[in-house]
Amino acid sequence: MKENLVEFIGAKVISVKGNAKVDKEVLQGKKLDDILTFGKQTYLVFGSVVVRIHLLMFGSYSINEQTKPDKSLRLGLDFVSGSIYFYTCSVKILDKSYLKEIPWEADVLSKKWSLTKTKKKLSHYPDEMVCDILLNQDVFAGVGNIIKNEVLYSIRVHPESKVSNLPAKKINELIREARNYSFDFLEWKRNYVLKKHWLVHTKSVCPKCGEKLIKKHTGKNKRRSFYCNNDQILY
DNA sequence: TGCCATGTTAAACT
DNA sequence: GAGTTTAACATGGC
Repeated sequence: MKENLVEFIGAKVISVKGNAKVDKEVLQGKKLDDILTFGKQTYLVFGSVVVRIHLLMFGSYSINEQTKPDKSLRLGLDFVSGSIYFYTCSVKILDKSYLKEIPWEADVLSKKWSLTKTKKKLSHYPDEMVCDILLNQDVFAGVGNIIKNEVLYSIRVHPESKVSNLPAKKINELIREARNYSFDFLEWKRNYVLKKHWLVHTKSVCPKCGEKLIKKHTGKNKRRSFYCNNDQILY
């Protein structure tokens, strides 16, 4: 999304629309200075005011939409050069100082990402299941349920394994693969070929051994896990 | 046609 | 007050 919105950096907002229950009128007349991302959040920086967008499960956006937006429009920003419309998403207006509090190094796609810092964070959650820790946005910002399932299959770890039971080598693998797979995910997403690369997510048969995959709602938030009892070890 | 899910927050419960 | 459950958001695949 950021890659598609950067063309608006430097442009001034001429009108604001949408049903977002925020004080969105403050954006009127402001210039889009920058676009930042942290995990699944996108920050549009307008001087001292920042708009945070999260597309949740099925949010969407469009650029330079020709048809008139309907009442489902959450936030619409019109610029002289074109427009950005967001649908079915979370919108929050923040002060720019908020950006200083963001732990950028937790973002799996960030240049500031740190293996050491992530390892240190993991040590604070010894009793958590790995399926929960991968979805924890303070630790692995940007990782979601699909990436969780694929990473655990790739490193052959059962989703219900306890963090403190993982050997040090596996912890390293977990952290590295979370980042590594996320870059693959982004590239596949860019090319609209994401789904065909899934090995276990929503699948029923293990591509390695041919055994039936387990589908189970695991962890604190009972998110879907797809895994192979043969190929993934429960630590 | 109905269910459910790539996610998160906040209200409503216990 | 802490922890847990539910609702809300409202699209699209199966």
